[in-house]
Amino acid sequence: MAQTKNFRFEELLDKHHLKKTGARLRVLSMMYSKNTATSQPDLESVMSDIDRVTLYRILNVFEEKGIIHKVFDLNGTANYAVCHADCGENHHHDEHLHFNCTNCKNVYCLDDLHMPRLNLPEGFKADSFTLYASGLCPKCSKKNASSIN
Amino acid sequence: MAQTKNFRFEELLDKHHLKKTGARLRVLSMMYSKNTATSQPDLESVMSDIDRVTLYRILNVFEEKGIIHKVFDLNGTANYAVCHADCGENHHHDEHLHFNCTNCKNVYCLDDLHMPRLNLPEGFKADSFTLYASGLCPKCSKKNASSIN
DNA sequence: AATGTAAATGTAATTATGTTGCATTTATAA
DNA sequence: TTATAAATGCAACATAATTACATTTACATT
Repeated sequence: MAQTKNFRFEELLDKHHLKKTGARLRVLSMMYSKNTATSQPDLESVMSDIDRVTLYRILNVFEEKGIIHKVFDLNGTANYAVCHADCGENHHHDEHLHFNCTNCKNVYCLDDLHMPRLNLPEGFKADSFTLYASGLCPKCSKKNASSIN
Repeated sequence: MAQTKNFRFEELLDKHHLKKTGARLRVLSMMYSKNTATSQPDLESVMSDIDRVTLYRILNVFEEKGIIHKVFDLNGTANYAVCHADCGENHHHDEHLHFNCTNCKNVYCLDDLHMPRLNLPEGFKADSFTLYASGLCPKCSKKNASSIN
């Protein structure tokens, strides 16, 4: 039930020495309730009573603490998603596939799909990889199959 | 020599039925002279005599025609690079590695490094992939090795 | 329970980024 | 040479993000 879930988020904030404010809890519960990333514009319109600047600051600390990670979609728009992997303070393990649906514009973080090792040209020293793909997500590819608009 | 190179760019514009204007030729010669992508802010400051709007429009037609492609760096900033592969009108083959150096901020398009095939979860239908990596480029990793700042 | 304080939020202003409409100029085909 | 479609410049607008500072609030400590 709702209390249990909220308690979980309060614990999370505690763990990172962040104060448990209404705005932060709402952002957390929104992001954890979806299996897709949340775009900055979306977040703003849903949480329109919270000041834009406050939202930016919440997103920034959450990112610093390793609670969420930022990913840019095909249009360069910032999207935020919860980190499922072992992301720590200023240390993101964001090495999964970001799938951008060209129809519904949703960004999916496919965590189970890990990066294959590949050898870079001489001299390049990579410390992180991210893979992007675009196309149709399950919902939209099903929709298109039945009725080609 | 310069004339020969310029002729090459004029040919390119001709091929795509674009008028040979000074601004376009300058953008082309700048982008072709580098092995890294050019950020939108960089382009603006170098070509400060050309109107911002004109630059946006030049970049857009070049992208539509498949002459250049757009890539967002780690900060979500737009970067543009010439297409070496077989990009056609509204049809980009951008499936190579984009390496973002965390030190000099340069974005390298490593064309020779192609995407490994990978199987997506049920339902996802991808039509394009892009791989991002961040770390140190050859120049910066050499620099860091000699003098750790 | 009251309260002091650092942390968090709100407000206003500023900068960067990108777009649109329209007037003017220019490359080029005829 | 000239007509004209394309390209550019200019002004205004829209959105995204940051900074400085005033106000409020969570919460540790008494």
